[in-house]
Amino acid sequence: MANPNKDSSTVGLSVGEPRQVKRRTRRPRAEREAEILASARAVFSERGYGDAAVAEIATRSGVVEGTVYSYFETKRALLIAVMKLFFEELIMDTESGLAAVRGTENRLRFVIRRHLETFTSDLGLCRVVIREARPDVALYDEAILDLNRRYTGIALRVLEEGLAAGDLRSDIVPSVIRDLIYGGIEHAVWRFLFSDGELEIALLADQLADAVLGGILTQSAHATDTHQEDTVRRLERAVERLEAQVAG
Amino acid sequence: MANPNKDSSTVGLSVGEPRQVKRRTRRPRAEREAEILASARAVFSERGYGDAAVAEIATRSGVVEGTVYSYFETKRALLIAVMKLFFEELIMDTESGLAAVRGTENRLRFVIRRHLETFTSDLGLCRVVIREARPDVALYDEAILDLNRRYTGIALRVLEEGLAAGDLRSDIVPSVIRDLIYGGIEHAVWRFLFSDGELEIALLADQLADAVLGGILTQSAHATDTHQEDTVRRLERAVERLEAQVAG
DNA sequence: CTTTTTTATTGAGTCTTACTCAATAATAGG
DNA sequence: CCTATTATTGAGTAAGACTCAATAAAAAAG
Repeated sequence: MANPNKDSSTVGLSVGEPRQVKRRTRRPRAEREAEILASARAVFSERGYGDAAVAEIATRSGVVEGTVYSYFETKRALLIAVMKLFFEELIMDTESGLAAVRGTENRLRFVIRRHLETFTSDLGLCRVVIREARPDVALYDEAILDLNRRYTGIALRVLEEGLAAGDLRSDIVPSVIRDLIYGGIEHAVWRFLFSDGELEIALLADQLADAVLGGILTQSAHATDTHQEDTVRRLERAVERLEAQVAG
Repeated sequence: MANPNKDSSTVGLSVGEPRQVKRRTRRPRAEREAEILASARAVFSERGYGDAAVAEIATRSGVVEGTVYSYFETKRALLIAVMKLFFEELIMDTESGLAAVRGTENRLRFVIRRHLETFTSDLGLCRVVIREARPDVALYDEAILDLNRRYTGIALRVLEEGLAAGDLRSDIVPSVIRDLIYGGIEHAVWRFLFSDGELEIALLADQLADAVLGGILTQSAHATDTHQEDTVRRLERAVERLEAQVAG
């Protein structure tokens, strides 16, 4: 609070030594933590988890490596904290946007598009999340698992509601569809990363949504428009009766 | 050739020292390379790439760390070699199985199921592949990229053929569908890894295939209206007949 | 069979990086 | 203004990837 941004300068101690100075700045815990978190996010995003040096995160926050460890137990704990922030933001954002959209189909299209946008706009961090959020089945990363669950739970709820409303085929399994959606987006984005083509978010979102919603078979007749089929058949029968009468 | 498997034993040098012996075994390059590769595959599979120590791989192959580096430039090169073998096997296997299946729908179902089987039967290695096959856009891992492309190319070809044969809706984008399939499987498997439920491969394969093939909307109206078009036309024809009769 | 050449194998050593800890100094409380 | 607290430091440890000059097993030459 006193002097937040007085950067490194020299403090002449009575001793005449040319000793490079040690000016420490002591800051409110919350502020320093936020700074470290921000640096960590940047470094993880740029270099990936493995190649991110804690020393660099420290330097960028204007502290020394040891300091970082007084705020976060391990490098991994730091990563988890970064992810937590990221997901919290993302969940809030997606949910508030979704609240304004009506109809199962529109809501699904919204979720797909929104996820694609996030993915491409914060690619570096997304890459880290995806890479690191699936470690060994070791449970120490339950934190990440839970965040992921909460986030993908958004689409899951939309699917379940759509199912209840009768907008979706009654034989689908919501969690499987959710996996298709998020997994499909992930793969599609990666493909674009390596091909040199431009990533048209809106187009890709539509293509993915079309496929998931409508299927890919030419006659997705299956159980789909059974109802439609029935009604037409009734009409046909009516006409047939008419024909019979006229003929007779 | 002379004495391949004479294991470590003592060789009394004229000197009376109790020095622990150094018995080296020199083996044909190909054999030793295969041994190292096998150990590497095991260790990567058990520990993941990051936690796999080259020293352990060496020990399991009965050599010292430096030896590994005389066969493979880097740890990463070793990983790539392991993956290469894995993919080569997988591609051969999948393609030969696929050759016996007819019809776009069946062929797609086969690919999905086959991939799911691989995934669950060699989970450790698959985890590593997925984690490591997407590093920075750095091209030094072009090798892996290419392997992946070749493998997922199998499904892509099935989709393209189906499109050409008119079995699939003409407005789908094969590469997007491929991403849905592989991405969806990946996510679905992961979910099972963390939930304690049993993974029913056949069931999951069907659920995924049903969703991709048939879509999820109750009235998959969209391009499905080709079918609707047909039915309406039937009605029109019926009415036309009637009109003709009445007129006549 | 003996000597020479080749090269696979070794193990000691370097370097980087996550993580620890006792010492230090900036701040808060009295 | 002095004292107690604790944030911050920087030197140090440990583990693991990677190097390299020396060594000895095998092959080639005599």
